[in-house]
Amino acid sequence: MSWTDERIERLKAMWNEGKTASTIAEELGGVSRNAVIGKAHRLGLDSRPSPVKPGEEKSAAAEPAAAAPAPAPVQTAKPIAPEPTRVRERPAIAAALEAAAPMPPATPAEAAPAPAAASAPAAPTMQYRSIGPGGFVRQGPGEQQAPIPPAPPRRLVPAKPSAEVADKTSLLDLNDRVCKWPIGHPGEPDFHFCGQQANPGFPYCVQHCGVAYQAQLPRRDRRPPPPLPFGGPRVR
DNA sequence: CCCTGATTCGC
DNA sequence: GCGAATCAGG
Repeated sequence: MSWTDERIERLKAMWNEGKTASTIAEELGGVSRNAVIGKAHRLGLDSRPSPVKPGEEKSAAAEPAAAAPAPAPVQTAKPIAPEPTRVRERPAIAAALEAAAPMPPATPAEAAPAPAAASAPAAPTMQYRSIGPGGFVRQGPGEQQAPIPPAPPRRLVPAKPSAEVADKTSLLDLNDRVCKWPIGHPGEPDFHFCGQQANPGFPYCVQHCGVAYQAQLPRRDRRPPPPLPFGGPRVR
């Protein structure tokens, strides 16, 4: 498996959400945890709180150190708060949410506001929304849907071009500017892709990014994932 | 043991 | 560039 642009974008998004390398590897499929970590580092993604201190190595590091005791002003920086569990959300986002400032759209230029017009019953009650790394609005915990949208192939017979699909976004219409969110199932006559303008840097439009990249819930509040309609992502 | 991410290094 | 092997902390 190679690192296509889309796979790299998915890696970035999941990494920024605090997913573990193992999880990311499993979701991407075809790569190991190590591959994910290696790629993340090569991409220059933010480091995570590592269990291994970069301070000293096992090798005695026979630092001469004799000269200049270097009264290093003892770095008191304690970057990682005593959070026993994993990082679930980026602190900046959490802080923003807690601040509860009405927060006008901080995103510059209101990326792709157009597609939102037709939908969104405009919740009358003020709600705090979690903003994803690409500026999309995450779904709240209450409205999260089971993460099963990309349906697996059901048959190998490709859909024949027909009037039904004439104006839909087909596989051949995909490029990095359109939303690749699948509608329906591969093989079915009306299977197509969302086709909206993609959120820059993501494979999906703003709406579908909100579905694809959801804030993680604490484990205990997490519903066990619904049974997958097929064997599951595990390749072994 | 399990998990985690970081680093190294041969390919 | 890639990722298995290895390391080390929790």
